[in-house]
Amino acid sequence: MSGSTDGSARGRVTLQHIADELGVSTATVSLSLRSSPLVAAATRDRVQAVARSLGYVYNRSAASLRTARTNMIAVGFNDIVNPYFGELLAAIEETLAGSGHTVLLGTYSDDPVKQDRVLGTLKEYRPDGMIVCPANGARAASLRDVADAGIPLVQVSREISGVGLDFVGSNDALGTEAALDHLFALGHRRIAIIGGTDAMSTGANRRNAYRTYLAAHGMAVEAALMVEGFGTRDLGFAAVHGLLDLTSPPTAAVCFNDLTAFGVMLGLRHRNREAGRDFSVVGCDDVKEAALWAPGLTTVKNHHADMGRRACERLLARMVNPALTPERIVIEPTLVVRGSTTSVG
Amino acid sequence: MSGSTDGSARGRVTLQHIADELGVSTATVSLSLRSSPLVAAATRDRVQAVARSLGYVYNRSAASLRTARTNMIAVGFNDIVNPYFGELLAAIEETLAGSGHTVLLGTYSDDPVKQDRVLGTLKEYRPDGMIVCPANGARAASLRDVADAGIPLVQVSREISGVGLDFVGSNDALGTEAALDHLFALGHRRIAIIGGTDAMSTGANRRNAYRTYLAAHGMAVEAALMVEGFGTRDLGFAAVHGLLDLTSPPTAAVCFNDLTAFGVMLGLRHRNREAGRDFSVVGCDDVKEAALWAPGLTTVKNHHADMGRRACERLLARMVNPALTPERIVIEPTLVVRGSTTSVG
DNA sequence: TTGAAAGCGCTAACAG
DNA sequence: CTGTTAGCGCTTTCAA
Repeated sequence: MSGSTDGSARGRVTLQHIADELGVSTATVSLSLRSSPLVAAATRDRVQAVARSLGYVYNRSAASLRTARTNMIAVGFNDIVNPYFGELLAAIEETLAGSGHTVLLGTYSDDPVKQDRVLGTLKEYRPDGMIVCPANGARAASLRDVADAGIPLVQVSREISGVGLDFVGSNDALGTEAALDHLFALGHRRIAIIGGTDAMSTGANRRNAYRTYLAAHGMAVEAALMVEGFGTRDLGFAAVHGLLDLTSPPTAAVCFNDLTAFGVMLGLRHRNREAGRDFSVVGCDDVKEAALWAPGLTTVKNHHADMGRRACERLLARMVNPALTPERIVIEPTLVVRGSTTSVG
Repeated sequence: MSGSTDGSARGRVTLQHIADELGVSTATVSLSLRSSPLVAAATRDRVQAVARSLGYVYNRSAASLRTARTNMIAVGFNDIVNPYFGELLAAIEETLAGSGHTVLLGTYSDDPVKQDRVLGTLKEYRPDGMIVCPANGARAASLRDVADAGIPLVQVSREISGVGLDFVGSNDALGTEAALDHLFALGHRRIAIIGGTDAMSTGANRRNAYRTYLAAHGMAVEAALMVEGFGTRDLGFAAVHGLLDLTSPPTAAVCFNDLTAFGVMLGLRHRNREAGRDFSVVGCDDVKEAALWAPGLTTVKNHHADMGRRACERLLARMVNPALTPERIVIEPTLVVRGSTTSVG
């Protein structure tokens, strides 16, 4: 090809060019390209044909300026390497694709300052809505800023208390209770809780549920058995060592998430102990890998794909009707028992 | 607060409002907000203060229309649940955040038709650049369409042969050879290859390297030992059964990726065999979980975080200078030996 | 150092 | 059924 059309087509074909080519107005072109019934079928076809031949590419920025809609949904997460969030993001992206929305992604590694910066940037793209999992220690004002700028927002997985915004997540306390019930029934009376902090809803909810449960079942709540921190493999790995070194070590642990539980299982092996034989460990999330480890990980299933879907649905509903009263949509978790838990030796 | 400013601030504050408030022009406001040296410091400060108090939010769509830059980079992947791509995406997102770019995400599940649709949509957002891992069976025209629309594009991980666009990926053949060398040295003479298709570069490269290696080392290339398919756990799991049922079953397998290898290890266990004892398995990618399985997975490390970073760097370079000659940036993989391989029994 | 004016590419009244 | 016109919010000459 001598590239004659290509040359002019380098991302620079506009409605005007098509209009000129056909001797019609840009309005007609605009309507034709969207297959509006207002325009004659013959005209529509001619316009579409010329658009194609000219290599026309619709310019959403321009349209957005006019319509005040971008068809983008911003997603703010701490971390997408954690498969829990990876899978959650995948569910969201897929659901939104179904309604013609594209995901704009930002991450902030559980750093509230970075979160504010990232959300601020995302906001400037004027997404039609935003799905956010708040950072550890994030303040209500950070999310309110977004909502006050007129962007529908739903919190997913974690929430900021009193922020007055939609939330779709899991019943953390119930999950922790189910895990503790399971261990209690297996005879465990010294149970650690590893991971989570009181500065994120999921951490606070689970740690409080733990405290309450222990008290209600006549077990003392010992600081040494409550290992605070982010839900990483490293935390789990390191925590095991400390716990096993206690004068009176625990026989089981509930973990903030599956990643932490995997770290615990590795730490155990490192000390010549095996989960499900010498020690019981319960995870949380039920990521794909949980079923596949040896032994399989007993874990609290958060139904996170469902959570992602429901967050999208809620957001779309709020986009249609911004006056909706904020709602807390809480999904019941399920305990999945596998090989990593056993009766106390 | 009685919300008087909030009411008008609902995402509707523009430069004009700030200008009116101060009796200056929008030009001055625009310059002030970007801290241009052209404007007096005192003016600048007053403008910025008013902008803040009015709850002004910069409108990137409007700016983009004017500047023809969006500061968005589109990323097109098949699947982000596979931790390999999740980690790759994380590396890309992080790198781009450093240069002030935000990621626009699209996925297409290895479906070339869906890929075309998704890339078409992404294109309309006029991202400043695009990073794409082509779908299985994707044609050159799909990516050329994007590039011809004037959007700088780099292929990552997989490439379409002859498309004449940048590519950042791994030396697939070398990785496969390293895996086979390792198995050969352990005495294996019947080696399967599981996963990958000839319709994606990574699959074709590895399968060809396998064919060549076997021929060069006096082993017959048997169709039954070459299990074609996408790199899923399910494929690995299913393939093992078929392979073990052969009259003369293999003693080892190289897998398309770690996920497939995990599936193989599970399938083995299902047949009362253990990887690293009764059968040897080599993965590819070295995702985080690979080191943590029991036994640890011997795998070909693709350095995918590095790959993501380099893809971004190449893209940024091309954005600065679109005339750059397309380049193939090939990263040397490393074999990581762990417990899933052993000498032939 | 600041303002006026034009225009990026599109859509939405409104008129015809 | 199609054209005219105005304008979304910003940046960028060019003048003053």
